[in-house]
Amino acid sequence: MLKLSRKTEYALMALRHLHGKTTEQLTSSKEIAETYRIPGELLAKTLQQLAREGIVETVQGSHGGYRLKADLEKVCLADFIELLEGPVALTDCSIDKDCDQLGTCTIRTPIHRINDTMKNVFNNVTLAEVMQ
Amino acid sequence: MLKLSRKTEYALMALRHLHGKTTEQLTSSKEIAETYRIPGELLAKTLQQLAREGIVETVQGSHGGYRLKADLEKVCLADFIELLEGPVALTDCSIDKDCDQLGTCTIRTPIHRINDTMKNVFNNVTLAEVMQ
DNA sequence: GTTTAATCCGACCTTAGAAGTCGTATTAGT
DNA sequence: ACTAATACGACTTCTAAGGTCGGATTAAAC
Repeated sequence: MLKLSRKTEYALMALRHLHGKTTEQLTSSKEIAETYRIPGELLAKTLQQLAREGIVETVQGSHGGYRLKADLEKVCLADFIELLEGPVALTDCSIDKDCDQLGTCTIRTPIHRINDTMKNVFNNVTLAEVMQ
Repeated sequence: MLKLSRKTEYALMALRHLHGKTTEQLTSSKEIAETYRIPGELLAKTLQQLAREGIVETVQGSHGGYRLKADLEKVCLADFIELLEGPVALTDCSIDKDCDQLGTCTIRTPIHRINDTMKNVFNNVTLAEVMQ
């Protein structure tokens, strides 16, 4: 439980791969997929998503590929996960959604407290640190 | 993402409910389910599981029900979640460590570090604190 | 200008696990 | 005996994750 999705794992591995190259150098989605035995299509879509969000940069056409764009020191893991998976929260009511227990729930306050603590863990880790 | 299962949420609400009663007093699964609009059968099974694990105590037969058994100061949230949902870990390789990327994975070490930090959050919260 | 190798992207399929339901047995107080 | 509770396995339903496919676009190389 409380697992990261594979998409996030793959994304981190891809970033780590790009991180090992020069800022100019391009890497194809295929190269990464084969290196780590990741399903190619899935990784491709994930990289496209990261491109849309400005984490990586994309060059189309033959000999195209991806390279890092964002400064990994400045992106925290919490934002990265949220960008790929949506809000990080222990419960739906930590976001905004109402639940059937709205009126009667007795554990909301303590759960929110723990939720904040947990989010802080992810807020205080930068992607750069995950690359180490 | 990183959500608790409903089962865990229901279990916490149930504990909170029992926590408000005297140590002798019994409460039926039905009473709890109706109070918080939780699916009865599901809660019942969850309480049975908690009984097997020694968190609550059970009395069968007419006018039976559940009451607290464990000292909530002495059970941490991590153990509680694991007892209901299985191991708490950001990735599978934090547990049994067999994944397709075994040989090639480059993010295992940093992920394990973060995993430990996260688990500490849950290790350092007792159920008693969640009841407040 | 055709071929080739890459990104792009939506639509679809598959599967696993969560969530919930049902039926039946057992237990014990009245 | 009747009733109201737990006990528990088997089953169904639903959802989201994970993965696949097909076709479009882009640009370098030949």
